[in-house]
Amino acid sequence: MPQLPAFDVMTATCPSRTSLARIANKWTAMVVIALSADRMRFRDLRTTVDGISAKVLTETLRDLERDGIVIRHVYAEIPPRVEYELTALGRTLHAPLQALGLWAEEHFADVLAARESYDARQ
Amino acid sequence: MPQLPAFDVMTATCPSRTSLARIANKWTAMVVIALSADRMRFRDLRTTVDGISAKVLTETLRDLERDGIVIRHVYAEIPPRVEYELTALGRTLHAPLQALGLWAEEHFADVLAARESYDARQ
DNA sequence: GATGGCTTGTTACCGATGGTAAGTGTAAGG
DNA sequence: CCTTACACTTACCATCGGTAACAAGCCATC
Repeated sequence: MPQLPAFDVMTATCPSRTSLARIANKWTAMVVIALSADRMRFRDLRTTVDGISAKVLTETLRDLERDGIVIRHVYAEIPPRVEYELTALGRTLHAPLQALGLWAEEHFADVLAARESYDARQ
Repeated sequence: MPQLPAFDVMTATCPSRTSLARIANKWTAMVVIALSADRMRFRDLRTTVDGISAKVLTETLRDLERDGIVIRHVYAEIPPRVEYELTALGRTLHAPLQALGLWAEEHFADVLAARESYDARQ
């Protein structure tokens, strides 16, 4: 009953690969994880996604908006207020990206140990 | 009973973020997905992960080896034979990355529609 | 009325990364 | 002795990620 995937990311010319390239990205992952809790304004995203620059956050959000993963709510106020929210499509992305983030947190000790061992061998 | 994560990828200085940066990458995702089926030699990986260059594949595999996700088996033969295999740690990465690939394949039609709608608005 | 602050960006710039194309080394086969 | 096979290297260029400074518009303060 689940439709078979009509696309194959392993094929270079398959358009689904452009989609994979966008979501397989650390900034995308962190922004989507942050927004899955609640809609947020630009400034709050900058503090939640620690270390992201205004430029990169703007670009990431524009790309996610273009791909239908995020909606942008602009309020005509002074100072300006812009809120970002996951779409229904964006919410389907939460579980996979959250899993990636959790993997990084849970397995980093192993990764670190492997790195030290590797570097010692070289 | 599950240990609480001692690391937080949302913190810029947290070392787990370097780990997230590595796995949240399209080439990493495709190589791990390819290797999850079976161990493979370099040349077969190049054809399975369609479109990857020798240089990028070499770098990706070196990084994955350093992080303990892949093991490299070198056979002293002519012409050379090198096989790559997921470690136990690498196999724990399969499910999250496979989920990402499936998302890209299953939702690309939505992404494409959103893109066309966005571009028409601008 | 000039100054500075608030917020959401934009611009200029530069170093790092991703990507292509060609070359390297070794030994068997013709 | 020239080609082929394989797993890389190297040189080189384009694109991306990242920093720092500035723009716009109104308010409050000095």
